[in-house]
Amino acid sequence: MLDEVRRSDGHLTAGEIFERVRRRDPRIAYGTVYRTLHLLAEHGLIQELTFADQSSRYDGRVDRHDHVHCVQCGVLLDVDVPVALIARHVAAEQSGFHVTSHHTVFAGVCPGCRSADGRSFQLGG
Amino acid sequence: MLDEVRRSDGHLTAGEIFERVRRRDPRIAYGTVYRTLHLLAEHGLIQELTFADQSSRYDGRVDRHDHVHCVQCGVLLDVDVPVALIARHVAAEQSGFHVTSHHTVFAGVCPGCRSADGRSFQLGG
DNA sequence: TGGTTAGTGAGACTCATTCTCAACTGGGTT
DNA sequence: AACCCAGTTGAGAATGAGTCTCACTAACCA
Repeated sequence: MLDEVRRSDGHLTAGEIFERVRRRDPRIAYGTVYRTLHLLAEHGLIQELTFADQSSRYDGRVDRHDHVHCVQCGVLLDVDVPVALIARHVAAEQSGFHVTSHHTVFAGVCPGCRSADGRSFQLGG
Repeated sequence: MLDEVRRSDGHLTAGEIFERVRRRDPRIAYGTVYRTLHLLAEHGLIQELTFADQSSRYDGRVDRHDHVHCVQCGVLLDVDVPVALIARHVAAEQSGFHVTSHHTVFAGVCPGCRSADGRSFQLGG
């Protein structure tokens, strides 16, 4: 399962992981997939991500990184925004929390959807 | 309903909003609450937030801000991290996206839980 | 007053996730 | 090999957030 999450280029949902793992072993149960994913996430071998209006996604990258999310097609990409590390201290100071991690989601429109938008003006639809 | 979201100091879940609104009008239906919340969010009168392992929350604050989340007690607080604005450009450059918004969630332990942890050592529980 | 329309309450439904539990597995013992 | 035990699994029911449907209603208009 770890193998499947890591070999995928994107950010799989639990359902997608279930599909892929089942190709290897058709007898696997949904519950087992969830159990294993949680174990892997707990031990830091994968990262669990949650986004609005979607199900949880699992990321083979375990180093700290952020994400950009296309609000039109839903695609999700990794980005590295080291400057955000400074933000952590600001947040800790403001809140009094002991901040251990942070994650930024940038929302916007991906290049593909932007050019599609451009075409739609010309095509009139 | 807008009134209830705004008058609450925290970040209500849809369920909590439903409870509060129902106190005023016991005949209100869950579906109506969702419909209205989505309308309000769509028109920028409230903000809809989604966090891991929890249901959607609604925030009466509509200006851009970030959140700190206590991983122990689940409390959620607002923080302002203006430095993160720089991050937006970095993310846009890296991804090619037209980034329109961003939101950072800082995870950590709140002062209350930290002192509770300290006590638990002494109390042995 | 009758017709039209948008909004609502009620509750069934969907879907991701979690829970339950009997069956199974593998290791250690006799 | 037969047995025991603990941990894991498959199967599917249960849960819970959120959505959808539809008859009903209030509001507006002729």
